[in-house]
Amino acid sequence: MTVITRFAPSPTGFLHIGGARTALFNWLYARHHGGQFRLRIEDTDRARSTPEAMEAIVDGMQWLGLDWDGEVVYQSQQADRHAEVARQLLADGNAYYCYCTPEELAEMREKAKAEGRSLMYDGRWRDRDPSEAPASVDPVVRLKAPQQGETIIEDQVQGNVKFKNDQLDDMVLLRGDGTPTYMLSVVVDDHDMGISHIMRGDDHLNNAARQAQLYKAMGWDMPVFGHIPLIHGADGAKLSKRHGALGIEAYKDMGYLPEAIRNHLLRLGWGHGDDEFISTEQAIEWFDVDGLGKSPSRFDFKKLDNINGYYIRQSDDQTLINLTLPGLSETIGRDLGEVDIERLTAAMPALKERGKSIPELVENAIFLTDTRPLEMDEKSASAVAGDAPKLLAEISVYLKSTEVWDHDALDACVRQFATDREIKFGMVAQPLRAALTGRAKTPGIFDVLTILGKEESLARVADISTKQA
RNA sequence: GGUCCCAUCGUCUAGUGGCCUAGGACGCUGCCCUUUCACGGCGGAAACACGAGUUCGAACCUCGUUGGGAUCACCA
Repeated sequence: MTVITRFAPSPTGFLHIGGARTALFNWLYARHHGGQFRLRIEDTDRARSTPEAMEAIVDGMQWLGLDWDGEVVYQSQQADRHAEVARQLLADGNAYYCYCTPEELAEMREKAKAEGRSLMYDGRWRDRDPSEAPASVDPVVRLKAPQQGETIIEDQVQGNVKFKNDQLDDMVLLRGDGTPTYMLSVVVDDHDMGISHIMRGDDHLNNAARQAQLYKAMGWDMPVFGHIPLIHGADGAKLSKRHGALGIEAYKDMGYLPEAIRNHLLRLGWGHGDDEFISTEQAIEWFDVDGLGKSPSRFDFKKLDNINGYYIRQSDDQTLINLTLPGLSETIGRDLGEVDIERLTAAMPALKERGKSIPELVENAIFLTDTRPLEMDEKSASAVAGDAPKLLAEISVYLKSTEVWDHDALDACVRQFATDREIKFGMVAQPLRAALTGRAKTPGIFDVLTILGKEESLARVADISTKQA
């Protein structure tokens, strides 16, 4: 069987982290099995769908590197087909018109609640003669679902899940205005698109049973379901828009790399032995349902940071430079000049060893673009106090006479100075670092000297050494 | 409340009846490396929710309890 999966978000908001994981799993599953991965926008809810949200979803998918096969399907454009299916169901006696008013329905639920039953429609129009229909009500079309027996979902993740049919009411297929509901639309679209495997959040598990009844009524083959546990917020509750669920672009803005997000999401609800850092290629090779867990997981930013740091170290310098440039420019409030970019380029190999996110890279790169005289942070200020200026004046003599300005030569030079002066290496390195960068967190001192170049380095040192102690 | 799902360190997880005095990762923490910060290396604290049962033997199977979650729309 050819595997065809899909990701079917509703465009009522951004692409949030749970949706992104669902998309990733479906994408991985399709790629692993050499099948297709489709994207369908579920914009059945005309009122709540927005073009901005659709754009955000598409952008998010692209940023994550999840490419889909074929054209994007817009569910709303299939409305006629959905209605046609409803009419067929009606003609076959598998659906019926229901003339209940909203008030009646509300009353029904009140009563059910009071009696401790499920909040279900009681099927009062199921076998009622249409001649009794009130003229003032636009009827909805409901599925005539079986009332006896049970519906079993053979779920790839959850196993066999049984629902008693008397617990499932007759769901609305067509609204009073003739538009299809989600329940109808998903089933028809999944069928028409030939979707073979449906992987989605387990908040849809209950829906699956009712959808199964619809497949059955139409005589269609059922896709294979796989309901994956949800990602919860730090407090263990479902992630929702007002509950810590951020759009995927928020993660981008926070400086996370798509490969890091992918890796972290992959490990939420799926595992492959003790493997932690899993490349996308490996993920495609390994991903299958047997690695999926059944219990919900929580999103842990600390772990994401760690993973992101790993991928930053793995990234090539130019990519990182491109990502750092805009933030750096914004932070220092000016466009970057040629010299700035040269320095950033030279510094990136050292910078990326100690950054967990792009903003951190930016932060750590600021010293490169600072103009003299440098502002000192607290630690640096104390490092250049006291005898430091004198010491720096002496070391600058050594530095000045250095012919070759590279890491090894500078290393030898500064160590020679320390030896000559009979002081510990750290005693000279600390003031030097402070004078050169103004801060405590920096790349190695020889890297800093190399990156800044001889002229700038000596100038920065002179700013301190010539200051009256 | 009805229905459905879930339950191993704080978090993500490995574990599918003996290999478990429960492994890995993040985080926390001690030491080492070291010019700062990271990285890296070596250690440490930290979990099978509870109670029965099945079995020679249970984290793994069964039942119950407790706890958490999802869902019950003319939303998707």
